[in-house]
Amino acid sequence: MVHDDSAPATAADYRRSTIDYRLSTGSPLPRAFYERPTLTVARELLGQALVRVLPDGTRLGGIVVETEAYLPGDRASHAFRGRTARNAPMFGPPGHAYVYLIYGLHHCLNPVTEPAGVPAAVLIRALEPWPGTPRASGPGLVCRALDIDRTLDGADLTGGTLRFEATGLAVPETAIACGPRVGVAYAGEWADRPYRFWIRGNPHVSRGR
DNA sequence: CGTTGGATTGGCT
DNA sequence: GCCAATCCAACGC
Repeated sequence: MVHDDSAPATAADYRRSTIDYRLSTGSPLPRAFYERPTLTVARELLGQALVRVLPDGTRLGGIVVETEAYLPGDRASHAFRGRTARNAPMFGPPGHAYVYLIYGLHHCLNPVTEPAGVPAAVLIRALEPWPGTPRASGPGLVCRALDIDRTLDGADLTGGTLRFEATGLAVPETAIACGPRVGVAYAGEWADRPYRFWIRGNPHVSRGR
């Protein structure tokens, strides 16, 4: 079931870039946040902050406005054919990063979810960037904007230079839209499942395809 | 060991 | 709307 982006938004606040960039508690989301069903994590990451601290202390980041869930047994998931060197982080403990290179030139960031041993993750598809952070609408752009590459593959997201932080932003159910994931047409019946989530009407959500 | 194509983007038609 | 860029895992021989 696909919710229509044009439906009346009860939360008009989300129709513009009105999210206060100061929203961020500075405290990383705990591992328990990630150790839950992936669809729940994908929805609840909306409205949280993704923070990247560069070696020189620069603090880049933004509010998560678009995600995709990749579930255990999911034919669209990199882990579908079993564990490999590339997808190993997906099989590891939750709250770590799975960062991979796509099309030879773009990186994609995925917080690992579910208990260790259960391969699943959430693709971060778009952020509403803080002032000073470049636009990040699209999974490759998120990584470019925050200088994320495979040196961060496997990184612990509950501390360190790459982390998600609580904002206290309560994104109401009515402000969340969902639909099929982008670029997974090869995944048979899994392709149509509404595992992509975004903040309804937010201008930083990627166009998708 | 060679081939194929992807959880993408941006520039050109 | 179409396509090149460019790496590497997966799969077939």
